[in-house]
Amino acid sequence: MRLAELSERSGVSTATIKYYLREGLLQPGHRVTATQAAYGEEHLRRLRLVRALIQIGKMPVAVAREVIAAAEDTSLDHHMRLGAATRALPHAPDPAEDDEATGIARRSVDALLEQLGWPGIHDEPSPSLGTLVASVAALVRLGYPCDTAHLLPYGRLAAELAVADLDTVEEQPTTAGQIEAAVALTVLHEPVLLSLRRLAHIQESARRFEGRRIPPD
Amino acid sequence: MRLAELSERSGVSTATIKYYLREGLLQPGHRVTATQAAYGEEHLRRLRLVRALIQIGKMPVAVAREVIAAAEDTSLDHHMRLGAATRALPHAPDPAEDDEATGIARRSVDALLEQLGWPGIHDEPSPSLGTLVASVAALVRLGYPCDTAHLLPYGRLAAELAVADLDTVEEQPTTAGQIEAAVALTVLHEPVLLSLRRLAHIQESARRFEGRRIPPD
DNA sequence: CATGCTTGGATAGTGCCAGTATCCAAAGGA
DNA sequence: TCCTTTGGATACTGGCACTATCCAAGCATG
Repeated sequence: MRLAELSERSGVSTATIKYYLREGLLQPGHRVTATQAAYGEEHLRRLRLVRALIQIGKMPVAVAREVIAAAEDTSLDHHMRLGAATRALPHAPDPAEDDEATGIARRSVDALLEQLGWPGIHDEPSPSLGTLVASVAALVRLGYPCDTAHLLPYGRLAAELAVADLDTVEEQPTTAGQIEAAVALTVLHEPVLLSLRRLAHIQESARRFEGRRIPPD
Repeated sequence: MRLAELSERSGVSTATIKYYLREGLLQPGHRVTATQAAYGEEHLRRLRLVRALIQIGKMPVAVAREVIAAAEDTSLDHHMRLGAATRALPHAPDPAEDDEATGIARRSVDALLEQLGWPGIHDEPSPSLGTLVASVAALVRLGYPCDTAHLLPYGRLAAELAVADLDTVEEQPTTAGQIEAAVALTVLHEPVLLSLRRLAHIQESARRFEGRRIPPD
């Protein structure tokens, strides 16, 4: 198929596809003549993945390139490839280390990981840990409770989700499919989870507060 | 305190504070003379909230203004204020309605909400529903399973989280505090949850795949 | 009081990012 | 043959979150 058809079937403008080609998010098509190239189903699939990562996953273009490159690095084993892809994902900047709230947050998080029984997080450091500490530090600074008791439900539920996710990953027949699934599901289940949580907030808020007038305090 | 001190205590540059004042994210300080203004503790707190929403919550500045304005709209009741604030939060653009994947996604989501027993979602439509459908549609397009069986664990866990969150909200003594807590916790628990999920992925992936070489397929 | 530094408000400018538009020579179709 | 289409290279655009500059009005010091 030619570029124009790839554009039509994916719903992405030719100009944007050319941009993604320039940025290395898509393999160049197979050159047929000096001015024509052919694209296959795998280009279409890749393009859909890229679009999903960027539009749904809100990922910068450069990051999407890194994530895809890591997922395709065949020099690593299964687990490492997942790790490399995860590490390329967008993260909050590392928390300011000299900050008081950061110190409290770090101790809270350490206690939490201890209780969850997640070993080896510190051996194989992930930027997710930095994001976690930075987020907890922001909560601390605003005075919201961030002790282990409050965080533990989040950790337990996260562990349940991880099991469900990796079950889905293992449904994929090929290794390449499993890696792609891991990346896609890590990223695309995030908005699913967050919007379900917000809908659940609405449900629960209606149950508790519906019609309650605001007291003048 | 003067602007310079507010800057020092919050770690935000004076130029950025001036920018937030211009954008209406912060109340102007109390004017002391023609060229000097005084800020109080409530300005510091508000500034920390704004920074958290923008930096940790990755929220555009204009959206943060809307969210805060909605949270402070005293003409609404408790539940409506939460809803208004939630509705102002960033969301994916609404899914293309003429798309095949969107149709499948919408039916999946409807079935899910049915099973979860969440009534009234369609009476009081939230942009979160659009985000949910758009995300599921992206998964459908890539061929990943999105039937109710796969989505239900996410929904159940989201409901559990909502209960825990609103428990924390109700710990706040004042109504204004509860609304602010609802906004702050909705937004700031998101990165907490997502980074815990990614850390859990690493744990679970290590357990299942550690050291497994990639078969050549 | 004079003088020089600081303060806060207004205005304009910067850098980055994700596309978008234009141009062009070579191909393909009527 | 002639006119449209194609894909690649290049330059431009608009939005966003700051950031730098300017300025007149304080304040601090001798």
